[in-house]
Amino acid sequence: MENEWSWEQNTLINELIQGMEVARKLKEDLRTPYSVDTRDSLVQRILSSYEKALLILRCNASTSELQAMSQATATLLPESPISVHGSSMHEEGDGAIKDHQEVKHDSKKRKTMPKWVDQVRVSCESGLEGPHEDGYNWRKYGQKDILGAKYPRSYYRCTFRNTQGCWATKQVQRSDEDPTIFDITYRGKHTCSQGNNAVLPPKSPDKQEKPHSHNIDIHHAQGSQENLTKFRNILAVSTDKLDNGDMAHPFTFPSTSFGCMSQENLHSLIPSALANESFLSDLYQTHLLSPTTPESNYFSSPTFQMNEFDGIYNKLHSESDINEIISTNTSATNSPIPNFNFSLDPVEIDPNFPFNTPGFFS
DNA sequence: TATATTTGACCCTC
DNA sequence: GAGGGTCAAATATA
Repeated sequence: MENEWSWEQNTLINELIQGMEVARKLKEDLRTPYSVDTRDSLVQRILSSYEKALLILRCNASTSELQAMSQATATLLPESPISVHGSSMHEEGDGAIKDHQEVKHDSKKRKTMPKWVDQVRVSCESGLEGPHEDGYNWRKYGQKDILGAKYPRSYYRCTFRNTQGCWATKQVQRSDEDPTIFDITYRGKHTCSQGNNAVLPPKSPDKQEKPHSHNIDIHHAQGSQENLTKFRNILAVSTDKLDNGDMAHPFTFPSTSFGCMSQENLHSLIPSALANESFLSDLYQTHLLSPTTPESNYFSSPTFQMNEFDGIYNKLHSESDINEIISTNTSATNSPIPNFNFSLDPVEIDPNFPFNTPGFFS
C-alpha cells in the first residue's frame, strides 16, 4: 500500500511538474510565431498532466468510489483493482516483461498479468466486429467462445511482439447486454516504439482529413496509448446511460470529466497547481473562465471536453457549436486520453495544496 | 511474397 | 475436469 502511494505521489508530482514545464514552454512559444499545432500539442500535454494528477488524487481519496465505478462496468477484474493506483500499473511495466519471459518458457497461459479493463462503444452503423482504432497495431491471435457469453472473445497481441519484444495484449469481448459495447482487457505494457512515444506524432493526412467516423466513434492518440491504457482501467465506465437518443451523434468518449467540474473547483485547482504560472492563470481566466463567458459554454456543459481547445480558441458559444466540435474531435486523434470517460464529481482541492512538496504525501 | 486472420489443439489455472 | 489463454498451421488478403 505504501509502495502504491509512493509510486502515486511520484507520478502525481511528475505530472504536475510536467504540466508546469509544458505550460512554461507554451508561454514562451506564445511570444514567438509558432504553429497552432504545436501549441495545441502543448496544451494537450498540460491538460493530460492535470487530468492524470486529478485522477490520482481522486482515486486515492476514494478507493471505494473507484471500486464502485469499476463495479458499474462489472468488468474490472479483482486481481487488478484500482490498477491505476500505480502498483499494478507500475509493475505492469517491468513486471509484464518478466512475466512474459517466464511465460514464454513455461506456460501457454499468461499467469497473473496485470490487466485492466476498458469499455468502448461503437456506433450502430459501424458493422464492425470491434473497436480496433486504439492507436496501436494489434494482431489477432485467437478467438474463443466464452461460456455464458453470447459473443466470442478475441485475443490480440502487439504487432511488434516479435520485432520489438512488445508483449502487450488485449482481449475484446462484446457485451451481451449491449452489442455496441466492447469490453477490452489490456494486459502488459507496450514496450514497442508505439508505446514509447511520449509525444503525439503528427496526424497522418488520412486521419486529419478523416471526417466524423461513422464506424468507430472513438479514436485514440497513437503513441500515447501507454498513458491511455494506464487510465483506462479506471475508466471502465458503463456507457449505457449515454444512449438517451444520443446515438444520433457519433458516439464520443469525453476525454475528460472536467465537464462535470464546477468553475469553482477548476478555479481552485488550476491556479493553485500553477501558483507561479501567471501565464496559465491568464489563459485560464481569459479563455476558459472569463466572467463574461456564459457558464454553460464550457466547463459546466455536460458534454464539454477539456481537450476541445480548438473550440475554446474559436470562442464558440452555442451548444450546437460545442456539439459540433465534440463530434469533430472524435476523429481528431490528438488527445492523450481520448477515452477518458469517467465523470469526476466536483473535486475539492485546497487552493493551497502543496502539489510540489514531496513530503506532503508521506 | 509478406503479413494478417482463422481455428483447432495444447496447456495452464482454478 | 472445465474454462480460458496461447500456439501454430492453414488459409486469406494485399
